[in-house]
Order: sequence, then structure tokens, then C-alpha cells
Amino acid sequence: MRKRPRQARSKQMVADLIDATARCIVANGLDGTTTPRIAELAGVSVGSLYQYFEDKEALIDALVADRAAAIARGLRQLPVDTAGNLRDMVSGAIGYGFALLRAGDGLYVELIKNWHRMPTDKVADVLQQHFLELARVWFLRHYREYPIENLQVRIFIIVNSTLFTMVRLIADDHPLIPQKEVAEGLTDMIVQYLAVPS
Amino acid sequence: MRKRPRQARSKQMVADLIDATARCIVANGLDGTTTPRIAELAGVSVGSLYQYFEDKEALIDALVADRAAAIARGLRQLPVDTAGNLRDMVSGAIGYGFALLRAGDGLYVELIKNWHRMPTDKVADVLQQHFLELARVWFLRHYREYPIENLQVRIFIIVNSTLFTMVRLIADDHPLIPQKEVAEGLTDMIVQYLAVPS
Amino acid sequence: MRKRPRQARSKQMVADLIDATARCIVANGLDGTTTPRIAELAGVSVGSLYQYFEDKEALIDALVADRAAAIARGLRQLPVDTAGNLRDMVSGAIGYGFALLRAGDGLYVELIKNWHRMPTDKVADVLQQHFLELARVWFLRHYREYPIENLQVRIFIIVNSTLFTMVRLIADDHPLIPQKEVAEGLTDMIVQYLAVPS
Amino acid sequence: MRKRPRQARSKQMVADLIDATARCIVANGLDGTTTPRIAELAGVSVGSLYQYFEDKEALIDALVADRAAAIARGLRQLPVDTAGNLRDMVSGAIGYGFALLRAGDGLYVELIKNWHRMPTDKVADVLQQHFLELARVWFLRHYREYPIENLQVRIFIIVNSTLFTMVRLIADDHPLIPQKEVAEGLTDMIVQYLAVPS
DNA sequence: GATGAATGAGCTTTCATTCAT
DNA sequence: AATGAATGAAAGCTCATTCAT
Repeated sequence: MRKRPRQARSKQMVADLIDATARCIVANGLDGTTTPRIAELAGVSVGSLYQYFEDKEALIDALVADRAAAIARGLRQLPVDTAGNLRDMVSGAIGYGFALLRAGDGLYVELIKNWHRMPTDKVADVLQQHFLELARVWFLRHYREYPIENLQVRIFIIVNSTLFTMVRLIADDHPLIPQKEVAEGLTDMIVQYLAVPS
Repeated sequence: MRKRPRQARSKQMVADLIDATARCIVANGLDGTTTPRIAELAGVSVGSLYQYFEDKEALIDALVADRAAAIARGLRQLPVDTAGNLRDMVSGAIGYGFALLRAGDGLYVELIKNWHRMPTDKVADVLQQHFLELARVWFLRHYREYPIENLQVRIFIIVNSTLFTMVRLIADDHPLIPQKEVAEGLTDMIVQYLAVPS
Repeated sequence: MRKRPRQARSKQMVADLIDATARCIVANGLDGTTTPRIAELAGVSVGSLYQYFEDKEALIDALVADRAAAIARGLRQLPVDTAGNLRDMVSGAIGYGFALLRAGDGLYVELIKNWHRMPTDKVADVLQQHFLELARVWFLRHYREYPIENLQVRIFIIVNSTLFTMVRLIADDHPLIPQKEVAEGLTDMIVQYLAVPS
Repeated sequence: MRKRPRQARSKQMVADLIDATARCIVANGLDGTTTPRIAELAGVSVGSLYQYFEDKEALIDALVADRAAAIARGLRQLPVDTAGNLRDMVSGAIGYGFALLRAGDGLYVELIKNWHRMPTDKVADVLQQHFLELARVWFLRHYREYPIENLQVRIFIIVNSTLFTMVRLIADDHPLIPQKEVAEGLTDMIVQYLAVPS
């Protein structure tokens, strides 16, 4: 960001631009997202866009950071019963994940599809961190001597496996497999993988 | 293809163009792959490119089809001991997968990163078909009444999970986790997932 | 038009582009009229051209519409004595037509030559409408029971005959026949054709 | 023509190329007529095309010359009763003209539409010459002292008027006026114009 | 600060023509 | 003579970015 928006108006402008970027991606896809279109959707001039953001990439960066934070907030506020059953936790997380991806008119799906063109894969990082923490707490309660350092690898594998399997399913216009079965399959796989100490 | 390559020279040209496309993708990424650059790398004029391929997309299609066929051939020629141990089979497949992705200077990684812009996701399909067949044969030998229809879902999950976890790891310039650990983790996860009948 | 010209500068730009298009057609013919050439003649970049016009066709459309309107205006302001002699009216119209076609350095001739590639044949339509109206008024005054519905066919024949005969004459670099004789011939033909009720 | 085709095979090739050009224009319009397409339709290579014709223009020239000759032949073989009634002669000629234009799948219409891009307007010349001759004979029989030099102007006007009025009507996909009425109108106009000595 | 007109490099694609075979 | 692969200039058009107002 070129300039810290100290005044309310500036903050509003930044927020508007990020929001317009999201709407533009939803409407036109990432490839169809152009700076003139974003500016138009935000109701400001292209010039203003460049007043607040170094370039187009910075704007998308900001959008991703924004959504990553929002997701992190959402995850933190999710009531998690760390005393409960592992399968229920995993199943719940996967259900929440599908719901999240289906929401936002495909914004998240489009962003994850294009993760390699994104600033940093902040969303995946956020999810990785969150579930790592969650798993840590849960295992601390249930298996006192669970090898924690191993957990990081497992979470990396689980988060990426789940995320991209979900996206691949959703992105398929005529999927041969129903979402419910994939959700159950993923749940089975994850629970078994986590439950068996290496 | 616009013109069927009848003569030896034509066949060479088609092969050169596909090869140049591969090198261009490796060198410039899919977004940086332009018709002038491909033509230059192939050492021919842009016009020649369009003598053999309807458009840029057709050229990339041809590359993908070519590599998909090569991978399918490679997989078929892989010595597979269907009488053997499941874990060894899975571990071997994952090792082979990592080797394949590391080879070709990142061409496959770049193609899989951009799966949603590819002709059809031929590579993923090839892998899915192959492993589905493999698993079918193996389970027929070892668990006579394994629920086969469920296998399709499992293979979908496994192929996508593995593929994208691998790509995400390789695409990360400074991965915190060594490939060996991810390979072992994936193997664990898959073996357990496959071994337990639902 | 992509962008409505709100500011004076924009209006000037649109006018300049249309003017440059006219000059380009005059200088290079319709086939030699390209977007780079138009932009160069207008003294702006190609990009600017596309800020104001959807595509090349839209620009040519605008030029034709502009000139059609100008011609319509010119025709309306022509002092017409509907009480007067038919031959004088026709003769005057033909003289005016020749003068118009000779003016503009051949722009009109080039446009009419290419009528079938024009937006709609706006120029011919304009002329047809105008002369239809004129003829209607004149005949209403002079022959109370002239078969009006027949008039439409006659005007169609007359306008096209006259227009293309004139253009063919003017387009001929070394015509064997002087314009004056063709003008008189056309006048004779039209007057006789109109005067005799079917 | 680069080279006089002395041998039968060469003559055949030239004829084939001209025929292919005609078919190409009919199928793709003049703008869609490219040398590769012509060669393909003729069943020869582009190289051969350039062996017999200087360039694309020369080929189209040849086609026009060929058809002009054919039309001239057709006209000469038409039984004309120079002793007969003028209106019948004109009416017959116009009917013949419409039939000719409607025939050939639109080749003649396409050529006349693009007369200004044609070698020379050979077709119009042919028609002009023919009708001039015809008129001369007829008038010699009926009006001994008809001013012949005036006839040239009249024929010029009549041929162009008729030709382009017809083409404009045929080229209109949804003409408001039926062909029959235009044919009658043209006949009326021409007969009156010719009948009245200046 | 805000604007939006203006830019221009660069992309994809076409096609008349040539020339080695 | 015949072939057809190869050429490359040139077209239409896009869009991230700048800068005068």
C-alpha cells in the first residue's frame, strides 16, 4: 500500500476497491479482472486505484489478506468442542469448508484455482495454522504423548489434500461423484490418518 | 491440427513446435507463453505455427495430450507386483510421482498448477484411470468382496489429494517440510484409507 | 461508442477520429483504411481509438451516420419550389448530387462504391426518404389522383439508377461521356418516368 | 498470364483455376476468397496457381473476362426480333438480366457489388456494347433519323441504372418491393426514355 | 487528492507470395 | 513443371499504467 489511509474517507476507498475487486473476480474471473473494471465497480477512477495500491497485484494481495483474515476470524469464532469426538470435529470442519467454498459466488474457488498467481498462499497458510492449533489442542487432551512435530506434516498434507479435492469437485460442472460422498471419504481418510500415531 | 503432417519434415515441425511450447512454458510460465516466443524457440516463423495448429490453444492441447500419453505409457510399463504389499505399491507410486514432477524442469508442475485452463484435465484423468484400474486389480486379488463402486470415490480423493499436495510442496521455493516426510505421510494416509473397507 | 464524450476534449477527440477516418478512406480507400493509419492521421494512439469506439466498424458507422445526417440537413435546407416545374426540380437535384459526389475528395464516391459493406446503406436510405417525401408533396399539388403507392417503387428505381450511374461516371478516370450529358440524360429519363402515370 | 498454356493440360489447369475461383467467391464471398482456398478447390497447389497467374488479381481478372465472354456469347445467341415491339424487347432483356443475376449462386451479384475492385468493369462494358448495338439496329429500322451519337449516353445511363437497381434489389435480404414491380418500373422508364427523341 | 484521457507495447491471427525440393 | 512448407508484414484489439488537469 502506497500510503496509509489515515482518514476515514481513505479507509472507505480502500475497502471499496477491495470489495470491487472481489465482485470483479466473481463476475469476470481472475483473467477478466482489469483495473478499469475494478475502478468502475468501485465507483472511482483508475487514478485513485493507483493512489492506494502500487499495482494490480497489490490490490489482489490486499483482497486475499482481507479474506484470509475474515476466514481466520470465522474459524476462531466457530464453537469447537475439543473434548468431543475426532470424527465429528473433522466432519464438521469439512462441512464448513464446503459451505465456505460454495458461498461468495465462487470467489474462493476462483482464488484457490489461481493460488500460484496469488501474492502468497495466505488462505492455505491460515487454514494450516488454524487446524494445526486445533489439532495440537485436541491431541494434547486426548493423547498426551502424540508426536507433535509430526503433526505439522500431517496438517500440511491434510489441508492441501482437502482443499484441492474440494475445489476440484466444485469446479467440475458435471461431477460424477456427489459432494456428500467426497465429504465422507475425506472425513474417513483424515480421521484414520490422524488417529494412528506413526 | 490444420494440416496432417504427411512428410517427414512436417512431422518434425509439429514435434519441434510442441517441444518449443514445452520449453516456453518452462521458461516463461503459461501466462508468458506467447505465439511469437514459441515460434522463436522453435526457430520458425509465426505463420508456420498456424499452418499446423488451429490456434495457440490447440498447440497447448497437443502438448498436454502428448505428455499425458507419455505418462500413461510410463505408468503401464512400470513393473507392478499386484500380488505384493499395498504399502510398497503406494510408496512406489508416490516416489514415481515426485520423480515425474521434478523432471521436465517444472513443466508438469506448471501444467497442473493451471489445470483449470487446460483442455480437459487430461493428466489428472489419466492418473485417475490408471490408479483406479490398478486398485481394482489389487483389491480383486486380496479382498474378494471389496465394495468396488466405493473405489471410484476413494481414487478421486486420493489422486487429487496426492497430486496437489505434491505440487504445492514442489512449488514452494523454501519448503519447511522435506519431501521424504510428505511422501511417507501421504503413503500412510492412503494405505490406511484404502485398507479399511467402509 | 464506448465512452460518452462528456468533456470538450473528448468531443474533440471523437470528431478528430471521425475526420481522420474520412481522410484515411479518401487517401487509402476503404480497404486501405486500418486502425493504425486512422490513429496516426488523428495524431493519437490506437488505444485512444478504442476508448471511444467499440471497433473499427463502429468508427466507420459513426462516419457514415455523421455524413448521412449532414446530407439530410443539406437537402432539407435546399430551397425547393414545390409549385414549380418538375424538370427544374429534377435537374437541380441531379446537379446538387453531382456537386456533392465531387466534393469531399471522393469520400462519398468511395462510400457508395462500398455500400454493401456499410453499416446499413444509410446514405441511400436518406436519399430515398427525402426524394420520396419531395415527390409526394409535389404530386399532391399537381396531380391530385396520382397513385402514391406506386411512387415508392419509382423512387427506389430513380434513386438507385441515378446514384450508381453518377458514381460510375465519376469513378471512371477517363470518361468518354461528359457529365453534363449524363445529367441531362438522367433528367430526361426521370422526368418522363415520373410524369407518365401508370 | 505468365505463360501461354500451349498444351492441353495447361489449358485445363487454367480453366480449373478460374472455375475454382468462381466457386470460391460463391462460397466465401470476394473477401473470403484466398489463394490457398482457390488452389484447394482446384485440386492443385498454390505454387501452380502462381505458375499460371501473376497474382490473385490476375486470376480474378481472368474469371471476369471469362464470364464477360460467356455473357456476350449468351446475348448474341438470344433470338431478338428487331422488327418487334420496343417494350417487349426491353421487358425481355430485363427478365433475362434478373435471371442471369439470380443464376450462378450469386457469383454475378458478388462481382458487380465489387465492380470497383475488379480489373476493369468488363461485364458492364460487354452489356453496354451489346445493348448499344441492339439499340442501334432497332432504331435504324424504326426511326431512320434517330440521333445515334445521343444513343451512347442513353445506353450508358440505361445499362448502369438497370444493373445496379437490380443488384441492389437482389442483394437486399428482405426487399420491400417485389422483383416484378421493379422489372415493370424499369421497363416503363427505359421504354419512355428511348422512345422520346431528344 | 482525484480524475480519466491517453498511451503503446504486445498479443493473436491471416494470407499473398516465394522457393527449396 | 509441380509442390506445399515456410514466410513475415501487417491487421485488429487489450489493458496496466501514467500524468496533465
